[in-house]
Amino acid sequence: MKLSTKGRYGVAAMYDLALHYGEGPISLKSVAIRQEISEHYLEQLMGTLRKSGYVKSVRGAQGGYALTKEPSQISVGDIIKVMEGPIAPVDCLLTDDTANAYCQRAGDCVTRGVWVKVRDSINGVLDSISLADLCEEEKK
Amino acid sequence: MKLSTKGRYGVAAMYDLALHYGEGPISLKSVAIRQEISEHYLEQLMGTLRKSGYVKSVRGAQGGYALTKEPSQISVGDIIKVMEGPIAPVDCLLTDDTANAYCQRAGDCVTRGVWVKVRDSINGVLDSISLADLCEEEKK
DNA sequence: AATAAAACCTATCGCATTACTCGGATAAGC
DNA sequence: GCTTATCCGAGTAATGCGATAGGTTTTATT
Repeated sequence: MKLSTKGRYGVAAMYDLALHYGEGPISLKSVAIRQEISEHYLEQLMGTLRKSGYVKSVRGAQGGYALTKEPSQISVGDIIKVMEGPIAPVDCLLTDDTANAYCQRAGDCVTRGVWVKVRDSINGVLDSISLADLCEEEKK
Repeated sequence: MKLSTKGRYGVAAMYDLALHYGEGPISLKSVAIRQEISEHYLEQLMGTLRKSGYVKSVRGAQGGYALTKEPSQISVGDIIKVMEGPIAPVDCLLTDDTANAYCQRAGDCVTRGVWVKVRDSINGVLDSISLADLCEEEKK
């Protein structure tokens, strides 16, 4: 039950942008240095976030990235889902259908109920925390 | 955020033993067939569960495995932790210490708080469900 | 106009882990 | 002594992760 660095770095980078929200484009390089992430690797991650519409980019000198929405409107769950795909402790949860390709007896599978509860619990936590919440935390 | 098959198969096997609790040793082969798990692979998993004290084994013909405790006394969380190690969405949670080898700024790391909440949430769900609960579910 | 700073893009690659398989050794009931 | 089991250690194919490499385009600044 590990998060990959994609999710972790993604949240760290978005948190960094949230701290500088409203200051114009923030260069990827500065984010990489502050958050201690490989610059080239972070580039790929920012590409994913841009394609998903959470950040916009400005090319050329003095360019960089900025959030497309207010920090309060972006949750940690939004970021994790974009970076890692939907939360699903087991593959059989990837379709809503109880009868699916991953498990024939999904309908009457007892353990499936456990994974559903785990998934919902994780989503509940991740969706309830916004980037603005993290910025608030920082001030203390 | 995926569970490995170790955890999934481990829970499935233990649930199977719980269904047959009190019937004497259950052969690994029969568990493997019912739960659709590779017999040889399940063998390794049962070894882990045995060393952790959750099952006892009887060798030789008519041998097999049985739970060492009542199904109500073993939680899904117990099994997952033995099969997959402690729940820790990120490595920096592997030590309780806020100052640790994984992250220098653990003490004042904002995102760390998110992962702590996720971990606690997962543990809460897994620890609250016992094998007996799963058996109850089956009857419906 | 030249330069430098930045985003953008595609490919590759070592490494670790996962999910097994294989081949036996040991133990116990019949 | 045969069969049915658990026990044990090694090996292995496939996968994904976490980068690295090497470029191209775009744009502000000088």
